[in-house]
Amino acid sequence: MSIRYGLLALLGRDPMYGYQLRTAFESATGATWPLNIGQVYTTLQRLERDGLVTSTVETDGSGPGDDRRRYRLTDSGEKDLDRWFASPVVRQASSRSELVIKVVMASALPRVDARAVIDAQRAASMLELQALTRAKASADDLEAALVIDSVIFHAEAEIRWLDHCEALLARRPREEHHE
Amino acid sequence: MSIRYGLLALLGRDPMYGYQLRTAFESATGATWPLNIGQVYTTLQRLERDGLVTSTVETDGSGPGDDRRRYRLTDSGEKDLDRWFASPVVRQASSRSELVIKVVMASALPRVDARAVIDAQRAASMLELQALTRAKASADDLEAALVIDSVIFHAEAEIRWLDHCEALLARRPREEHHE
DNA sequence: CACCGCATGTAACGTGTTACATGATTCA
DNA sequence: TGAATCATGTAACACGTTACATGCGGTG
Repeated sequence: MSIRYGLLALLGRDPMYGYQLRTAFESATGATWPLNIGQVYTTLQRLERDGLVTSTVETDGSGPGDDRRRYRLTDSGEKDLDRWFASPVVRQASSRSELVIKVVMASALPRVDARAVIDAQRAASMLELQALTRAKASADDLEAALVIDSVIFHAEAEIRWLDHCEALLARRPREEHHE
Repeated sequence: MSIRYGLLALLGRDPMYGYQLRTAFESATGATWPLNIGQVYTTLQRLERDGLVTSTVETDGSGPGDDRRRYRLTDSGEKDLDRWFASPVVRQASSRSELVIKVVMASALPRVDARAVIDAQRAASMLELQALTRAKASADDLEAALVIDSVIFHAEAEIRWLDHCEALLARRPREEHHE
């Protein structure tokens, strides 16, 4: 869903072709989230199938990568885009956190040391946080910085949650491990 | 990946059949993340194909849902599970946040009011936070509470990020909207 | 009898990933 | 000449969702 509407939004600014869309997407998000070019094309095919964009082939014999297919929004696509902007993003059930599952399962399995799992994750997350801080320093525009900030905020939330887990699990009596 | 290893971990406690696994998974995560039963079976098929579990059919003529297929970990599956617990979860590029993309795209599109997008999302997220707080009060065990806490922490991070965005975007000069 | 719970699956589809394949041009 | 960039795609696969289908047994 994110790519679909991301591409739609970019096309709302300017008609573009697939290859340009990848560049534009990565530039808009400050290269924090690389975008696979194959997915751009398949997503564009679906968008065209659904009537949200149309494409025209432009074969002017100038430069490399000649046969370009330029995509533009349809009226229906514009409406859909506006609806997307107007509606809030819902946290999906599909966004089950692998970390949360890991910690919960670790705390329920006697043979696994939940404390070690939490400590290992915190170490990794703190390293990631340092890398993010460095990346943010070299972000060259506001949007790029905002994307990195979002990842930072969630990494911090993750670390706080790990601390929280460790505190609560340490306080738990030994017998509860099985049930 | 989360379901795959979630099921593997549950099988690490006890051999079980598919239907039981769903119940056990939802119970372990406090019903915060409902699990589709169809996915359980397809995931089990893949796990068996990959040699991480084996299954035996048990057709004792007792009760409803007779022909049960009980899954248990193989040695290979146990090793894989231990590896999973020992290695930290990495934040994937695939976890592009739809919200972040929406806000960034809104701030880059002149015809969209980024402020309105942010405000709408914050209102929705705060409502969700209230619902989560209520849900947490009725969580009946520690693991269930931890799962909800994780969602709460991330919802709070999201709201903080929205505030952060609004502050930075308000400060930005008008001309930057196009480039 | 009709519905619910137990138990197993399949099919179709959307989204995302990696990898492969094609062709032209530009630059070292 | 060979590698990088521009430009387009396809194929295979993993994971997730919804919906459909089957069959038994107990309960209202």
